[in-house]
This record gives sequence, C-alpha cells and structure tokens, in this order.
Amino acid sequence: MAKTKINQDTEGQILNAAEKVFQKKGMDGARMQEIADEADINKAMLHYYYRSKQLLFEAVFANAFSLLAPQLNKIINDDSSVEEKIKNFTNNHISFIAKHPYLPNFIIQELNRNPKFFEQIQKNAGFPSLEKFKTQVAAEVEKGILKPIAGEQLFINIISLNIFPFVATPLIKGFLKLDDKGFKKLMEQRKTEVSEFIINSIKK
Amino acid sequence: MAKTKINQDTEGQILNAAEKVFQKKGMDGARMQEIADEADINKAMLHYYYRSKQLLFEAVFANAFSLLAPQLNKIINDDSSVEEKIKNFTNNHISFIAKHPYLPNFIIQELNRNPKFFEQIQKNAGFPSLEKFKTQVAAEVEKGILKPIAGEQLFINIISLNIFPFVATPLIKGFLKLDDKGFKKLMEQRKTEVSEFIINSIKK
DNA sequence: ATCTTTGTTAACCAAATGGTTAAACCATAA
DNA sequence: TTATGGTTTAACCATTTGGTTAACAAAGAT
Repeated sequence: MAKTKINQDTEGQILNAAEKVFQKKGMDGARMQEIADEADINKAMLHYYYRSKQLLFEAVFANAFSLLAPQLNKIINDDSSVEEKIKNFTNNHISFIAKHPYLPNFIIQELNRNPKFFEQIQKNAGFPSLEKFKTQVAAEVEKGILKPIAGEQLFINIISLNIFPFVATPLIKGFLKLDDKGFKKLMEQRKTEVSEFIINSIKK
Repeated sequence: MAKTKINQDTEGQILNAAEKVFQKKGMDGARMQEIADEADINKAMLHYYYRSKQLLFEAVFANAFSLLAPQLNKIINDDSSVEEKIKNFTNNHISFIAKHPYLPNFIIQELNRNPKFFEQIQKNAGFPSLEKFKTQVAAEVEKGILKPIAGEQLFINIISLNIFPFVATPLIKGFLKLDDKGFKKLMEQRKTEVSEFIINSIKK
C-alpha cells in the first residue's frame, strides 16, 4: 500500500513477474491479470510498457534464452580439453538449474510451440556454432585421446544427460518413487557421476 | 458432406482428433472448436461424449501414457541382461518415436503442468516399480559384469540419452544447424551409437 | 405406423481475456 | 504557482471460448 506514483523500475517489476508466470504456465497458460497481480500493479501497465502479451512474452523468452546460451557456450567455445569441458559443464549445470528450475522446460516447451523463436534469437546475438567443438573432438580422436565419436553425437549426449532429468522431473520422480529430497540427492550425485559416465565411455 | 446421421464411431473420431490437437498444442493451447473441426464434427458432440475439455484431455493423456509406459517397462521388467535391455530399448525407441513424434514432449509438458496426473495413472494400471531393475544391476555389478553404478542413475541415463533429443528437437536442430533430413539422419545413427555409448561406459 | 431412445445440429449464453480509454496523479521545470 | 509530460488507475470493450439448449433426425422397439 502507500504506493508512490513514481516510476521506480516498474518495467523491471513487470518483467520479473512475467518471467515467473510465463515460465511456470507457458505462453498459453499465462494470464495478463495474473502477471499484473504478481507484480502488484495495474493490468494496463503491462500494455503501457510492453504493448501486448506477445511482446512481453518475447522479452521474457529472450531473457531466459540469454541465460541458457552461455552455459552451452562453455562446451562449444571454451579452450579447455574435451574432458575438462565435460567435467565443468556437468558440475556447474546442477547448481545453475537450482537457481532457475523452470528454465529448461520453459525454453524447450516454447521452442516446440514456435520453432521460429530460434531464428529470431540467432540473429540478435552473434550465435555460437558447433564447428569448433566438432574439430576439437575430431582432433582428440585423431590423437588417440578419445575413442571414435562424432562431435554432434557427443554434444547431444552431454546435454541430454545433464538437462533431461530437469525437464522430465515429474516423470522421473514418479517412476523412481522419489520425493523432493530424494530427487535432489540423486541430482547431487550426478554432478560427478554423469561426467564420469561420459568420460568412461569415450576415453581411450 | 452427405454425412449420414448414423453413429459410426464418432467417439473414436473425436479421440483421434483430440489426440492430434492436444499433443500439438497442449491443454491450454488447444481449442474445442479446433478439435471439432479436425474431427469434422459439431462442437456439441465433444461435450455429448466427453462432458468437458478436462475430461477429454484426461482421456487423451491416459491413452498417450499407456503407449509410453510399456516402452519403459521393457527396461524395468524384461528378463534379458542389462546389456540386451539397453540395446533393445535404444534400437526400438527411435522407430517408436517416428510414429508418435509429439508424444514425449506432450507427456512431459503436461506432467509438469500438473504432476498429480501421475498419481491418478499410477492407480489405474498395476504400475511398474524399478526394484527389479535395481537388483538386476546390483547383481551384475556384484558378478563383475558391470562397473559400479546405481540402478537409478543408469535408468536415468538410458532414458535421457534416448528421449531428450526428441523432446528438445528444435533446440538441437538450432544449435547443430540441421534441417529435418539432417536431424533424422543423426537420430538414425543413434539407434546403435547410443547403446554402444552406454555399454562402453558401464561394461567391465 | 408410432413411440422411444440415441445421435446430431445450429443457435445461444455467460464468463474470461487481451486490450483500450479517458481521466486522475504527481514530480518537476518554467 | 502553474503548465507539462510521463505514469497510473478504474472502467470499459470486443472477441474468444467452454459449455448449454432446444429442436430435429435416424433407428430400433412395440
């Protein structure tokens, strides 16, 4: 209450609220009123700052994606060895997700709903290509450090093993009969186990 | 046109149409009118056969889940060795997905939206537990066939490597700059590569 | 033939929802 | 003090949407 009429980063407040609601309910499930309530603000303000639901959503999505992309960049454009990359990425990922639990599912879900989002985002940022990683893997295979594997497949394996459990959390919890605590424990173990699992498989 | 007024499996027609629309757009994105159009049927019929959107959706979801569960059961309750299970599951999965491309994403998405669905389904069918697989893995580790690994983690790894690429298809296509054809080719390779990757890692 | 049950349709309805508007508010510069 | 310009609000609007209704048509039962 006692809200001053001064604009103290109303725009940011809206973006935070929109993030929360959109990431939880998706574009279709989210309601403008709910976002307004979450931001403790009049609904008309949403339109004042971001013309439409679509544009507000796009702001949230771009923001979310800009958090995920650098994570993957560590695999793609870092200078360390493949083994180090795997260890680093795997170890960091769990901690990262803990701070953004809805993020992977949100991005995947909305990218499925409208694959064109990828093109739009690809333009904005100088977007990373997998080329470097592919040549790096090929080189390490050549040197006899790694068993033969295509860079693409290894990349897919790394992100699958790391991201999937957080996308399919309810499925895994259901099949494994885990509560929040049990699930968290299992994910904590994966911080080291997953990288061992991968390296075990590819190292000569 | 020239539609007879006879009931020739209208209910099934509706279910098929609903499946198509719900799996593509999700509960929130789907429109009853669109389902009716897809089924080439009057909208009121949807309510005549399945009272509400919610109930129609639940019928579709249960149906979808009943397709996925047996797949996972092959890992859990089959009598073959762990190695054979991995090979079989991996090899079959791609072909299965080709017939139901929206299925994994649909199930995961809706399970995230409402985790209670799992409980409801768990009651209906005599639901499989992971116990058997866990003891099997423990036994093979004991015998020295496999390197030490927990059954839960191995299970998660298997389904992650197999399912994730089909859940995150647009993300992977984007990062790897693949068109439909390139993606399909890569997935075809995975039929054998994924099982080799896993077995490489765990076999002593 | 006629009555009854089941299936089907067009028209309709109330609620929800994204979006608009016009007036009020308030800090600040003139 | 007052004019100004961005900010905020309550009320409003048009459309969409899930759901209902009443009339009607087709078979089967009597």
